[in-house]
Amino acid sequence: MAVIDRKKLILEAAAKSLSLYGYKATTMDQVAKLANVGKGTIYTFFKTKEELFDEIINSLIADIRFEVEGVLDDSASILDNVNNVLVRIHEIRESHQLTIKLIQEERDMGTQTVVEAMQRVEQSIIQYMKAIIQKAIDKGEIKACDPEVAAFVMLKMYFSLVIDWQRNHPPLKKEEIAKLFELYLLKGLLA
Amino acid sequence: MAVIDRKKLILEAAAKSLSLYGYKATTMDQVAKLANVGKGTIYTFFKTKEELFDEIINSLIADIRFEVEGVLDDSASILDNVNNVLVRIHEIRESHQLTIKLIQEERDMGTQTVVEAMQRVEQSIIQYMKAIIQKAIDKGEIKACDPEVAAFVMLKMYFSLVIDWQRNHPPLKKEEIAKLFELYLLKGLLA
DNA sequence: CAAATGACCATATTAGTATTTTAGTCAGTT
DNA sequence: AACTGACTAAAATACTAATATGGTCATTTG
Repeated sequence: MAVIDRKKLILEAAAKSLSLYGYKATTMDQVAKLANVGKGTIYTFFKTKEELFDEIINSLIADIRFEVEGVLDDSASILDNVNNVLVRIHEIRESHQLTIKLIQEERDMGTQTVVEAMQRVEQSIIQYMKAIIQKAIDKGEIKACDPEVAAFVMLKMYFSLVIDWQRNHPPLKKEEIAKLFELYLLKGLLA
Repeated sequence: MAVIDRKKLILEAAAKSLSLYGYKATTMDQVAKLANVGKGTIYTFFKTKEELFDEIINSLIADIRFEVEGVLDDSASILDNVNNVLVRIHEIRESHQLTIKLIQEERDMGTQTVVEAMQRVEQSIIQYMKAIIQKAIDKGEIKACDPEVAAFVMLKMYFSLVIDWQRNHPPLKKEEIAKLFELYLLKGLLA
């Protein structure tokens, strides 16, 4: 179309700057310049810097959801589905430029807005997983349980294993983690 | 005895100061004054502030081990033992003045020395739990598995449930957490 | 005249620096 | 020989001047 979509330009510019510099180091002047737009224009679409940021996080959440849906397979077992979802999310965390930058900023500077945003992302991931688990319960594949707690436990356990474990040990291979999931969460330890 | 045990005085003073003010805000002058000792004397027993601190962390680790051994019961099930141990450790985290202060400093200021110390404490807890789990494996109570990974998973899961879960939900009761442990780790989710 | 702009402002952040504090030493005292 | 506390170099902090930033709004533009 002939009319330039300024809102889109702004969102793209902001996303780019956030990916490169993080939240704190992204200024509204910077975004305006990158988007070839007057700074005031940004404020016709977004009330504050935080609102602009939140909209980009919404896109990120949508992207992740899209990726997650891509690896879901209704005919696969719950173990495979959960595992594939978690592996995919972990891959995104490690390859997606924006995610990398935000995790870094959260860890190194503890920027409040970023901490909150990452918690929102985590919450949304738990919600997808909750739905997956609910389906498995409905199918009778696993026992009845609170699907949200189950999703929470799985996510925490997965990231403990791939991230925290490495602090003092050689990293676990993907298949090892899958085995551990099967043992601890599905089969149980009881002899 | 007639001769004053200056090393003990110093350790007590340092422990007190650490409990009250944390690592950063505890100064060697402060410790010397509290211990009624010249500052130089401290350095006849401890090479650096960090070495003094490390010795106090060693005591903390020993205290925790003592507490843990107090709740262990050879005739109880592995589930009960693990649960009791984790509950006891959590109680210590919430009631022991030094622990409270250090967790706070780790979270709020990220003092490097404190972060490392807390990791050492965590590692030592994992080691006790590893031994408990190994015993259960030997007794044939649970399946053969890497006891260190099992200990790690249990600790992470427990603290996720009592600490992280509360960020977005009402806290889980002790019995609920015990039930969750039983379900996820021992029985497994499989229908 | 609606949409867009950028100079402008109050506030927040940073850089630069003076001041204080602190870990660790060591000459002197007990 | 054991202990001390004044001392020092280095680090942390407090203070201040300079800059940068989020957000506004009178003016311009298409």
